[in-house]
Amino acid sequence: MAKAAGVSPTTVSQAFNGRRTVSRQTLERVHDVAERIGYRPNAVARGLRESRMNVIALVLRPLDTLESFLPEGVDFFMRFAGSAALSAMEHGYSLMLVSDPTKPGAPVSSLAADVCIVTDPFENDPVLTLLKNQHIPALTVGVDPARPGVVPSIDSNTRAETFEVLDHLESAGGTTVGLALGTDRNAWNLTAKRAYVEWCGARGREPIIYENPETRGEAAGERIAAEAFDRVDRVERRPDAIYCLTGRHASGLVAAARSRGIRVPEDLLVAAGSDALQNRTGRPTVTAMDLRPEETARRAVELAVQLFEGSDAELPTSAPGGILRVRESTSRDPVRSASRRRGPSSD
Amino acid sequence: MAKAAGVSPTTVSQAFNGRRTVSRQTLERVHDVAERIGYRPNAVARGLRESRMNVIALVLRPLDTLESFLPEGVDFFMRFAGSAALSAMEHGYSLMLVSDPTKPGAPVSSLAADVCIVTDPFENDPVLTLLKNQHIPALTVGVDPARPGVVPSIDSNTRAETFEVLDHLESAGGTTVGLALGTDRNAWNLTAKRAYVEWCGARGREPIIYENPETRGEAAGERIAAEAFDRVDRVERRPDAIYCLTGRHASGLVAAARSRGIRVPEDLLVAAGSDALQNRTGRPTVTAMDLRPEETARRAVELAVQLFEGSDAELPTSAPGGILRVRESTSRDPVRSASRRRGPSSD
DNA sequence: GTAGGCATGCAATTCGATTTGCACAATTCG
DNA sequence: CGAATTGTGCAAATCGAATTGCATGCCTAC
Repeated sequence: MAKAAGVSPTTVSQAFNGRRTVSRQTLERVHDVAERIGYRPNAVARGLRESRMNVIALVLRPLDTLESFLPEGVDFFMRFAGSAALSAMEHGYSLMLVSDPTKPGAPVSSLAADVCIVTDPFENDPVLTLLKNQHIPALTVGVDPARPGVVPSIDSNTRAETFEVLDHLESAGGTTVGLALGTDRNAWNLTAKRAYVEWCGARGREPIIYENPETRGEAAGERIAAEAFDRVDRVERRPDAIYCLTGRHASGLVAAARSRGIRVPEDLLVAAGSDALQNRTGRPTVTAMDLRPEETARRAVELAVQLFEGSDAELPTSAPGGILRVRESTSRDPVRSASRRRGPSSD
Repeated sequence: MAKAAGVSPTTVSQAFNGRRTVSRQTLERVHDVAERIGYRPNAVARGLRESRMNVIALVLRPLDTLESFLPEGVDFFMRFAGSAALSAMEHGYSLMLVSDPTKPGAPVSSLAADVCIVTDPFENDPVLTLLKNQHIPALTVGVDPARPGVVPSIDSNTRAETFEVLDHLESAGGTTVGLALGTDRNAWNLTAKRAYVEWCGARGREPIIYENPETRGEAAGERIAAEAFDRVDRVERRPDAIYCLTGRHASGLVAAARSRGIRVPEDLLVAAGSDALQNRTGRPTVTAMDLRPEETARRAVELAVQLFEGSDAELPTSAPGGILRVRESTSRDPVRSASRRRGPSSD
């Protein structure tokens, strides 16, 4: 392109990349012409030649299973993606949001990245297998439950966080604590379930588990309530506290309990494993684990860059610890609960 | 790649793309081998040849001016980006979040997309000029104030929405209505300002405008309050209602007013032009214009795809109308306000 | 005065897939 | 039986930039 304007064909390349010496005069002219006609090297051609696009791909695994996009409910992933994009830019990369590349109709661009971040991989995730075959470096956020170590990963602290929430429910007055989770076989569900069973075992209690497909969304709350409170044959196993992994299950459950005359938090304590919008805005507000997606994303991007560029700095390989946001749904203490509900007229 | 495994060099291409007839036998073998070794055409090579990557770039213009990423305050853009990503996937594209390609250190990948969406362009936005020079089709969300029509765009309905908010403040009891906005010279600020001045003119009132750099974030609320309420020389121009374009200004202002003993909504009505998290969760909750970023993003992606693929269907060229979410900050009516504040114990 | 060293620019190759043009075979028709 | 048609596969060119090898010219040194 600039060769037509200037006089040299490949000297242009040298003028920019400076692998070899170019006379000052030539260099100046090349730069002048480039500036004048607004020359930019073709990113795709360069990418082909150099085998580097400066692109980080992000596969949001759980979104694949959600048929339609429910933005109010996927708080975590939007915060994650936004922070990842900013971090990528800081490192000189663009962030590309791609769909599951193993799906039949997936665009080829899904594999056009230098390195790929996969959040919440499934058990034996085929995406990881595909990426490995294509020799695209990959890392996961949350480990593949069946194959820890296939690729580097940022370990979510699901186990520890599960204990923290369960302990909190217990100390808030819960004696029969149930667990509600999704059916996707990913690290998030599987690890939490295992931790919960262990926690129950240590206390000599029988686990009470409610499983609902992720796709069901808030409607799952109704199912949970029905199973927990409508069946007379299980009255002795009726929970007085339920830990819902997803925020949407939690808010659905609160509504379903309410419609049955079950008060939260008086009759039922509810906590969520991921802090979503509804938890902060609903009535009552719902106690939730803030997983700090922004910081997690930042670490994932740094690891991705390292993986691709091959630096050898020591990087964190686990997510930052979650922070439990205690709200009204687990606060039976009338004083605190009242002060939290005070209106704007108080100064 | 598959040529080594099979027996043909370019027959592979034909077997997949079917431009020409291939014997069934050969076709089967090619497919078998491809399946076995997990062959995928190289996206970059194909992209170079075909001049199409199946990638849509998204430049979030306002993010460039924000030094650090403040996720709690950029609600709009994350919702926009998330929805755009999903829509892109539905059309067989990936969405790439890129930084301002005119910046010196910008990665080449910023220009590797087929088409580019620019949100809230600045006046005479250099990004649009660059894209035009590079012959990358582009569209904007919100029009370049100085050059309407340089590229196709999804028109934000800022003018109409500004009137709606101002009318609402007036009918809620505001008599002296001020406007707080940012200093970026983009369509959002400029259009709202013009509409506000016009609105005041129709009522024979003098405009009261507070301008603060976007980067200042919630701290801007303190500046607004200082200017509005601390200066004794302006006591006759003291506003009893302020329309803050950004949600962060609004929540900052509410806090700053409160610290001065000014009650919201009793002494001061506050509304925000973009619905952010803080508006829904703060005390009091803040009336805000929900700009429906998800639907806007969907339309932008559809227009982008059309622009690139050259179909000729008629598409909407304006954003869906915003919805005014009336909340406590503009509700002086004690009945409504009380019912909104009722706690969870009511059934 | 010639050999060696350095500066400088160009031609040709490479990246991997797609596409065009061409060659060879088999089949059909006059 | 020769010619036209169709089926089938390969060689070569293409996309745009980067890199390697080679050639030229100029200068210094022995």
